[in-house]
Amino acid sequence: MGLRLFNTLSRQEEQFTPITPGEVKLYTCGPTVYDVAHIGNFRTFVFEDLLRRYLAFRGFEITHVMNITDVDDKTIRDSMAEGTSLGDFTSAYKQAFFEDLKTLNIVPAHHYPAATEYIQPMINMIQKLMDKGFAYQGDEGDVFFNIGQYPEYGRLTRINPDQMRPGERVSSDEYEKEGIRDFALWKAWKPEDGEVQWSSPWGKGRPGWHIECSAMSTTLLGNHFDIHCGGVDNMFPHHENEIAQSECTTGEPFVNYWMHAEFLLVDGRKMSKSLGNFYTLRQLVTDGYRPDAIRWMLMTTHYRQKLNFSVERLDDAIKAIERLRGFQARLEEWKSGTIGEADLGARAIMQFTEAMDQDLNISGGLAAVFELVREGNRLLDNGEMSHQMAGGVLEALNQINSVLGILDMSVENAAGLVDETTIQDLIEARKNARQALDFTRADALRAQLENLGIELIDTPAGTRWKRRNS
RNA sequence: GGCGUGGUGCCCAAGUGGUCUAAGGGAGUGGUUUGCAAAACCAUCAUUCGCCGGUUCGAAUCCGACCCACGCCUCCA
Repeated sequence: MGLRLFNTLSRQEEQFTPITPGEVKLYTCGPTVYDVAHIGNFRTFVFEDLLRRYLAFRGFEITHVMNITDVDDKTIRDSMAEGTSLGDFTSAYKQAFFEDLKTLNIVPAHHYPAATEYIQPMINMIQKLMDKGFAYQGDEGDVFFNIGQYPEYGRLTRINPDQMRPGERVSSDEYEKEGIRDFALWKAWKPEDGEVQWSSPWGKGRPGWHIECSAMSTTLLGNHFDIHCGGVDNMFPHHENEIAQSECTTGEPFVNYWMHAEFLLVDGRKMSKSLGNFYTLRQLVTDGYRPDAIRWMLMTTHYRQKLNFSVERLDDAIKAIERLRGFQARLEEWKSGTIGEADLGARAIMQFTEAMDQDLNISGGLAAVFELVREGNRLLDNGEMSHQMAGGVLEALNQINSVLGILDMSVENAAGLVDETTIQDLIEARKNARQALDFTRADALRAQLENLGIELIDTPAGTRWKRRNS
């Protein structure tokens, strides 16, 4: 069968066939660094991470590019309001973004091109579009793409430009456009842009938003590449415009597979500052929620399904994760040096793959994992698992985790950690008390650890401990 | 006005014509195990898939109407 992915272009699942066998060129739309990214942004980035990891699991060689939009209306507006330079302003948020990616255990892209570093390729592209007659300069200096010259416009979103209702808001540049849906490739400098400007054949100014993704993706991945991802809200107009610009510039097909992550909702509604249902990753972590639980929650609802976020659901996530961790710990204790055969593990991997091959059916994939957990625990309980087999099952579990990226995450909160020596000392004291059958003292020590946020699990092999779920 | 998505047990969530009297996780209930506990295991937990009608030998899955919720058409992931 092989991997099948839902392609927005065809609106159906398709067999995934890369342009170059065994290699995948992947482009994912990144953040605009004018603020700290919110949990909805990370829904998309976590989906892209799952895709990236699964492609790797399936043996593909991947080149992954994620752009950083560090010049646009908002970054200019807010940096000016703060009185800082655009560069200083955006680099702070850029850094915060990378920290957040790390918190969520997202595998870094191979390239993070920033828009301001690709001005020249963008200008080259716009020049080509001018030369070919796909673009024109308006009376006020802005350069626009003329969608009337591109009959295929609307192919991705199946929108007929003639039927579109123009937005309520009419910006000043509407007057110089030839077509209402034409979009800006280059924006002429205005006083409110301050010092932000680059010179171009069309006068000083800055690039439009859409052109950056076209220029950066084709520069780093080639004119024609495999997969382009983003949030559903980027389908129109952003991705539609990217296709138009890119294909008109290069004369080649742009992207084979378009994949879009659905929205994250909060209380059934789109997250917005005005509704007060706005979450950022760092705030949640500061409030004591575990990053692995947040990743789990963002990841385990299928990416084309709207996801209703709530902090209550994070508790469910922790339970599920702890079940996996508990199983992993048992296997670690029981395994021997040599890894034996493990049909159980092989079967789980097969079922996991079978599910994930169907457009990343994560629910099906997890069902396979939990079936492995139940069966494995049963064998361990009944003493029917050999040490070698435990090693094999553990190996399979870890392989699956290379896709999930959960079990290798830290579960510790930033706040008030008790150091391990103290914990070990108390556990040792309790062990001695138990051996002396002094259960009163043993229970007192358990309670003491409990107060420190430590839970104990007695096993035949000794006492395991873990920090209490936050 | 145009385009689009979803409604499955108490909660989350797969499944898109027969193997579904519906996977998996959480919660609940009963039991095994345990010094106690936790974890783990076993059993139980939707004759039913928003509502109505139709197609079919057969539908959660296809078609039509309706109800409800949500999104895009504004440089929002």
